[in-house]
Amino acid sequence: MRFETSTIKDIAKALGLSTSTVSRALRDRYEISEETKKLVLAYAEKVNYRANPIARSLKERRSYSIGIIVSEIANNFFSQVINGIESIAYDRGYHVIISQTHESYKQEKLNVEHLASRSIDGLLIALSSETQDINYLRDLYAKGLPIVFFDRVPEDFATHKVIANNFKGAFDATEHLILSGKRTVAHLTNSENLSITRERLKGYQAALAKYHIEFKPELVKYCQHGGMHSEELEQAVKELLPYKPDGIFISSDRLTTGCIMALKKTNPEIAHKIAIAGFTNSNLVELFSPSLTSVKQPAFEMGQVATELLISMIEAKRPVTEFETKILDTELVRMQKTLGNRFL
Amino acid sequence: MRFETSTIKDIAKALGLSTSTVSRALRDRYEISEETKKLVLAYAEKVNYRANPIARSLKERRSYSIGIIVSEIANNFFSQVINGIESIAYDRGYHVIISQTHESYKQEKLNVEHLASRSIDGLLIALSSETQDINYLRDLYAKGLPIVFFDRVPEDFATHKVIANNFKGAFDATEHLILSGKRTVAHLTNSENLSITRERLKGYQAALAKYHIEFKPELVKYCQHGGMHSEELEQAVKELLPYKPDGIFISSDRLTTGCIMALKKTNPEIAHKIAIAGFTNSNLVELFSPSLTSVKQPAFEMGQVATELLISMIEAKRPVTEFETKILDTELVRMQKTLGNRFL
DNA sequence: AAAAACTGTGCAAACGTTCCCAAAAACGTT
DNA sequence: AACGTTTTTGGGAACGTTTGCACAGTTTTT
Repeated sequence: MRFETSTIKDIAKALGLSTSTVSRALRDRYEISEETKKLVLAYAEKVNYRANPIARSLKERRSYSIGIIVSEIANNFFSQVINGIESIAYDRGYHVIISQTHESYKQEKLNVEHLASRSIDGLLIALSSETQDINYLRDLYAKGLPIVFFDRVPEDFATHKVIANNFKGAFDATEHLILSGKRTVAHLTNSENLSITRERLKGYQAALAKYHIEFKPELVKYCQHGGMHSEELEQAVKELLPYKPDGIFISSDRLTTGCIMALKKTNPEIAHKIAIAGFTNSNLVELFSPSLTSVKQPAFEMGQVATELLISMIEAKRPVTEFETKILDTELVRMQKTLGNRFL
Repeated sequence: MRFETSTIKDIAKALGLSTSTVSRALRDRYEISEETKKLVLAYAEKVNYRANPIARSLKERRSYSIGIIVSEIANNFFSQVINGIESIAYDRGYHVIISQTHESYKQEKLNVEHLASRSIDGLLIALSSETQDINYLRDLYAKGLPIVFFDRVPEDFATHKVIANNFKGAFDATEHLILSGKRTVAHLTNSENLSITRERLKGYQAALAKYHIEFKPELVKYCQHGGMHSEELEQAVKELLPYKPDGIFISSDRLTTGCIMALKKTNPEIAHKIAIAGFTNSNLVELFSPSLTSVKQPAFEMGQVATELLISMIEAKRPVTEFETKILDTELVRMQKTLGNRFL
């Protein structure tokens, strides 16, 4: 069951021209006379000719598509980033191919290599929480595959990167908790492998320091799998509770919702006493509670910026050697106490 | 900036064989001696040979990729379906390309045609809420593109379809509201264009009938854009409130969360008096309220089943003429009253 | 011992493009 | 009228595969 479309050859034959002429006419090359162009274009329109992108890719050795690697699309932050990516990519004539790692290094490597073999022209990637070894990316990069990192970026990789101002976002969220009277502010966070984890930890520490609150390492809990497994979260929450935190600063979308669920499940009686401030791009959290404050990342914009940088690399005539790391501001969304949480 | 990989030709030259022999050895054809196979395989491994899928696609006139059209990936139902699709597709050697319509017909048509020109081998699609004219799909189907519909399916299109038991899901949810004492149960739903809208309406009506409650058309509100615009939802809620509903059955993920937000925003004082039961695959809703009951669709499974059907069509030697419509059961998840809603 | 069958390999065409190079047509200049 | 330019077109190779066919060498059959 194959379906057939008309090709350049068909048009050439029908019009008594050569394939080269037809090809050039379709691509609007200057060498072709207006007359012939019109003829070809009209006929192409008539038979509903669509260029075969596969053949074109083979010939030109590029696919006009860019690969995206995220941990999960079912994550508001990432799906917003993807929307930003698409908004730019499609305008510039690129197609996007999305792959999910589900926070697994193995899956990440597999997906990247799969994409690379599909001859993507460039790669946009946010590393998985498991990833430590990025040599496979270095290899591809060295072979000429343009790569732009976003959100979760490696430190020692000379290419463009786009991140949120994680330090400030974390600082603001933590400060907010402190200013609302919390003194024992715990920190629930992602794998230590991630750049965002390190940066947000620093912001948390800086806020504590500003208010002369001692930093206690035991109040920081890491989740290696970024909260993909609920046991992981429940365990973290369980270990945190003995210290009687009155506030928790949480460093990711998935962890924020996961933590609330874990609290609800394991310790419903004290859950409402703990104020939470966390990174999240979900607008649903507004529904949770008056004490949940969120740090929103400019996800859509991040996708746009990253894509523009990537396309500039792809289309550069000479190898790019000057790289930038764009840092975008986050926004702290405080919940209004007044609305209450039991509006239902 | 292009990057080079070794090809069959390179291997052939290095080993003093012909490209045909190398190709056959790599594909493990019977004609090739074990000895040569080993030789080729070893060398291919050594130079890290990756077959060029583009060339293969061109030659075989298929791309080993399937297109997916959903309204939004930032929707738990669809992202779970996609995970289901991927789980099967990758196993069977297919790649997936995801496109979003954002509930726009124009976008849907554009995306489908784009995918078709990228020579996808088959299409999995859930129609946008705006879609009424599916002739463009008929054309592609007639040209030989295998299509399987899921979730939002057209009535008069002879191909495989996979849907949830929307009637029963709606019936159960509505009955649940009635059994918990609600007598004025409104229905907030999607565009009338959609199959799910019609089926769920019937389930709602049947439940009312079972308990001898009169069906009132004014208690049913349609959202043409599936809740993509918040004004749309706020308007619907506003129109519903004068009838003083004590329960609302909501027919989709996005509408459920959107409705709660609209209630919170416009009428926080009465919001908590209204019980809600809705179709949603978000596990976050568990956090909302004790009175929110959800109908969960077997999204992951739906993706799997649809993909298996699609691949069977793609790989069929002769045109398929017998089609099935698989109906999967939904699950009603009642909230436990005990946990309360202000656990935070 | 010749014919038949089988094994393993190579040649070459094809998939639908793009593009280098050359050829033809049109035009202008002397 | 002969030549040089410019404009327009065509021939054909190439991109990296797969595969039908042919062919050589080996084995089996009669």
